[in-house]
Amino acid sequence: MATAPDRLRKAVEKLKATGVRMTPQRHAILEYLLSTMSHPTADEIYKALEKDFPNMSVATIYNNLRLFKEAGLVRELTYGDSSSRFDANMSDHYHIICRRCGKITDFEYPPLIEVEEEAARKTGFRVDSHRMEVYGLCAECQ
Amino acid sequence: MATAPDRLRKAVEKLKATGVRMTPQRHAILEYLLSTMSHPTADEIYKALEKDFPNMSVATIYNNLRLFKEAGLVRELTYGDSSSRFDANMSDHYHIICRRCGKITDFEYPPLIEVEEEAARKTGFRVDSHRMEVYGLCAECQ
DNA sequence: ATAACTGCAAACGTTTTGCTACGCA
DNA sequence: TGCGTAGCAAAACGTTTGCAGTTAT
Repeated sequence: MATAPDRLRKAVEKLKATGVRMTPQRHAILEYLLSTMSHPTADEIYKALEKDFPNMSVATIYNNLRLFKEAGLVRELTYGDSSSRFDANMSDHYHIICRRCGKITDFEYPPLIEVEEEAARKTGFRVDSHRMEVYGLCAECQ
Repeated sequence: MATAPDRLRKAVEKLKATGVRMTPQRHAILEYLLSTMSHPTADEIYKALEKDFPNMSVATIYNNLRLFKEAGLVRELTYGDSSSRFDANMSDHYHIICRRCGKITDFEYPPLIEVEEEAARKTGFRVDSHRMEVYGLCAECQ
């Protein structure tokens, strides 16, 4: 398991390799995403970094999130609720979401390759990925 | 396999049992949802029914979709794209989505019960459901 | 008759865009 | 120094809401 600073350094390298520049704001957003397990929304990132960057605009958050997504550093999670969440944990894992408090918890499970294969067989698609989430009530909300 | 008019009749019954009234607009929206495999957005439903109901408002579409959802007649699909899609096929099935043209195709696969069980075991959640989609390129887009 | 519904327009929250000034490389 | 980027505000977008008039039961 790589340490947090280690993952940050690798992410910065990967970003720079795509030709983008490192700005303090960009660095802070990336660092925050890599440090948290909370799958924050754009607005939550905005609020979390407000004290360090009182002048940062939401547009900067969104611009950078798009950039990170394109670089393969974060995943966008679109659940039923109003806003997207962002996950910088790119390892194979799935999410379980509490219907009551909205908490998102990671859990490990072997990738569902056989579902992808069966879907490809039945539909004629060329499959590249899948997504799965489980819903329920977390321990506190039961 | 039930016929389309048959499913419509059953759906109307189920709705009426919840105490709502049947209006021509409501009936048309429901009929359209049950007749198509295309998982339409609210706006697509709006456009499809425009010729029959030139004065129908989008609010009516949204009101009814919420009602249908609460009655368990349709499912709301929230993928990454900007707007929700609605699926009146309530049988156990999963979706495969084309990254290029956005087409959504149903495919059957045994429900992933064991994933739910494992998630519950690992996280302490009480699980009630899950959601899964496969992504790729459809036969035409490859 | 009356409670539920439609249509309309305005409001809402999230995300995107156009632009100017700034600052990293 | 030059191009990419941040900040700002306005716009865009899908969706929800409040209300007045209409309609199914």
